[in-house]
Amino acid sequence: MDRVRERESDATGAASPTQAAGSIKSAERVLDLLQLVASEPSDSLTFSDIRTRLDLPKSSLHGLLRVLTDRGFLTLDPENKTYRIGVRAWQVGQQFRFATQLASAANSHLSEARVELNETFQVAILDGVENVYVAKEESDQPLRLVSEVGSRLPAYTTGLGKVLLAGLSPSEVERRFKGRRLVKFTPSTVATREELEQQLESVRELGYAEDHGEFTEGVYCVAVPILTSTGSTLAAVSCSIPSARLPDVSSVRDQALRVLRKCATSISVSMGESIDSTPAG
Amino acid sequence: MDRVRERESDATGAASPTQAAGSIKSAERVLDLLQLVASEPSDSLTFSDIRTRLDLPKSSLHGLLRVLTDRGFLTLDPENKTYRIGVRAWQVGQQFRFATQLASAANSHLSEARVELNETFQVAILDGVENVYVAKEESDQPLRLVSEVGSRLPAYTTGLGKVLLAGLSPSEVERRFKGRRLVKFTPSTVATREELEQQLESVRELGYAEDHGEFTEGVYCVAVPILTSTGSTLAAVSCSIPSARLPDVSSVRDQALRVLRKCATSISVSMGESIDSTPAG
DNA sequence: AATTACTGTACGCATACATGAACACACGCG
DNA sequence: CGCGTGTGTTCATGTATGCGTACAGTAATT
Repeated sequence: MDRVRERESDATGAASPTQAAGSIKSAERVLDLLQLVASEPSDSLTFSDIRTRLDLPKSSLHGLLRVLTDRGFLTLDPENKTYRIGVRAWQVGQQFRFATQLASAANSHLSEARVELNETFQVAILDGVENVYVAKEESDQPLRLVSEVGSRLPAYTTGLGKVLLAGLSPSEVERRFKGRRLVKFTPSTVATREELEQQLESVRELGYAEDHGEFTEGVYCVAVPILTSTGSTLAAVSCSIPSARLPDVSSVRDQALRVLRKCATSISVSMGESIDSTPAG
Repeated sequence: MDRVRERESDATGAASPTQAAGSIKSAERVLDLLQLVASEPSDSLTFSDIRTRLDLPKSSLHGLLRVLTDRGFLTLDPENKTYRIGVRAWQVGQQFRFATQLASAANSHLSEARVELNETFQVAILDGVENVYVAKEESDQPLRLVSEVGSRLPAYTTGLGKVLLAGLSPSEVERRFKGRRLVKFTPSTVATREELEQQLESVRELGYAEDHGEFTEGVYCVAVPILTSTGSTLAAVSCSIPSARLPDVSSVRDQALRVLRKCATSISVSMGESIDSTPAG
C-alpha cells in the first residue's frame, strides 16, 4: 500500500524553495499532521517519527500537537507515546454525507452480493484522478483481497477507477490527467494516455471495466457503475478475484457481472432521494 | 439539536481576552472551520455566514478556506456558494478505528434488534462528559426518535450516557464533572452532582440505565453497556421509545432489556479481537 | 548508578503572517 | 441602467508566531 505517495505532488511544477503563495504555514501543517497520522497504522507514530516525516522543528511541532490533542482531533496513547486520530476528526468526517450515505446504502447489498459469489466486493467514488474506497465486503476465503475503507488508488490502475473515469467526458478526463505521468505498477498497467482513453471508450460501450492485475499482480477485477436516475455515475462496485481461482475468465466474469449489476441498481435505489451532489473535484 | 453549544467552553475559567497561551491561531482556526462546517446542515454555510459565526477578518478567512478547499478537506459548492466537508476530512476520520469498527460490528446486530422490537436503537461511546453516537437503527414507525451518527449529547441527560458514565469510577466521574454546571434541559433532567452519582451507583448495580425524557421530552430510553471480555465498558446500546407508545413502562422495559442485552453481547463478541483502546479522555 | 534516547518545556529574536482598507467582480433587483 | 449585496483580490504594516538553543523530566539500558 505504500507504493503510492499519499500527498499527490503539485501539478504546478514550480516548487518554490520558500513557500507556495497564499498558503498558511500552520494551517497546512495541521492538515499534514492529520493526514500523516491517518495514513499510518495505529500504533506506529511517535513524536519523533512525526518530526522526521514532516521535517518540522521540535518546538513548532509541540505546539501543533498540543492544539490537535487538546481539541480531540488527535489523541496521545500514554502507553507507547503514539498519536492517533481522535473522536473529533471522526465526527467532522462523518459529515461528508456522500460517503456515509453511500456506505450505509451499500453495506447490506454488498453482503447479499457476497452470498451469491464469495469474493471481495468494493464500492468506491472518484476524487480527482484517484478512486477512494467507501465500503467493502470481503470474501471469507483464505486467499482474498483485503482492502481498507478510506484508502485511495490511482483510478487508471483499477477496474473500479476505470468505470469512474468512464463516467466523465473525454475532455474532462483529459483535463484531470493533464501533466500527470502514468506510473506503471505492474507489467499490465495502462501505459499511455491514448491507451487509457481507448479503454475508457470501450468501458462506456460495454458498461463495465476489468483489470488484470494492473495495480496488484494476481488479482482480477470487474466493476460496474452505480448510476443516478439521470444516468450520471455516482460511484462504482467491483468484484476482485485472485487469478489463482480463475481458470476460465469469461464464465466467472459473466457471473460476477450479473451479481454486480443487481447490486449496483439496488444501491442506486437505496440512495434514492438522498442524492445531493457528485463527489469532489 | 442546537440546545447544546458545540464547543464545550474551557474548563480553565481564565478566559484571557487576548489568547490562550500555547495556542496557534491559524491551527485553531482550521479546526474551528472544520467543526463549524461539520455542525451545520449541508447547504447552509456561505462565506459570510462563516465570517460572522467565527468573527474572522475577511482576508484571513479567505486564506484559510483556500488551504482547506485546495487540500480537499472542504469543498465549495459552486451552485449556491456553500461550503461542505470534503473527502479528505472523511478519509482522515475513517482512521478513528474505534468508531468505525464499533459501527460495523454494531450495524447488523442493531437491525436484528429492531426486528424483535420496532423502536430506535443507538450505539454511543463516551468522550469526556458527552456521549457520541456511533451507529443507529431507526424504527420505521411514523412517530420515532431520529438522530444523527456523529452527534453528541451531555452524558448525564441520556440513558446511554449514564451507562457510559457508570462504567467509570466515581472519582473519575468526579474529575470529569469538576467545575461543570448541570444544565436542566427538561423538568426531569438530573439536577445535581449528588443525584447523578446516586443514579450511577444504581446503574452499576442493575446493569442498565433509563431516562424519562431528560433531554428530549416525551422519549423514554433504556440502555445497557457493551463490555469487553475484561468487563470494562466499551460503549453502550440503547432503545428509545416515544412515551406515547408506553402504556406500561415495566413490561416494555423488560422486553427492551432482553433485546438490548442480547444485542450488546453480540456486538461485544463481534468486536472480539479488534479491541484497541478506550475512547478518548 | 550512570548512560543514552526520547519527550516535553522555556525563552528571546527575526520572520512571516494576520489584519484592515480599498479595489474588482459577479449577481439579482428595482 | 444603477444599485446593493456577497464574494474574491491586492497590498502595506505591526505583531504574533515559528524557530533555535538550551534545559528538565522520564524510561529503558548498561
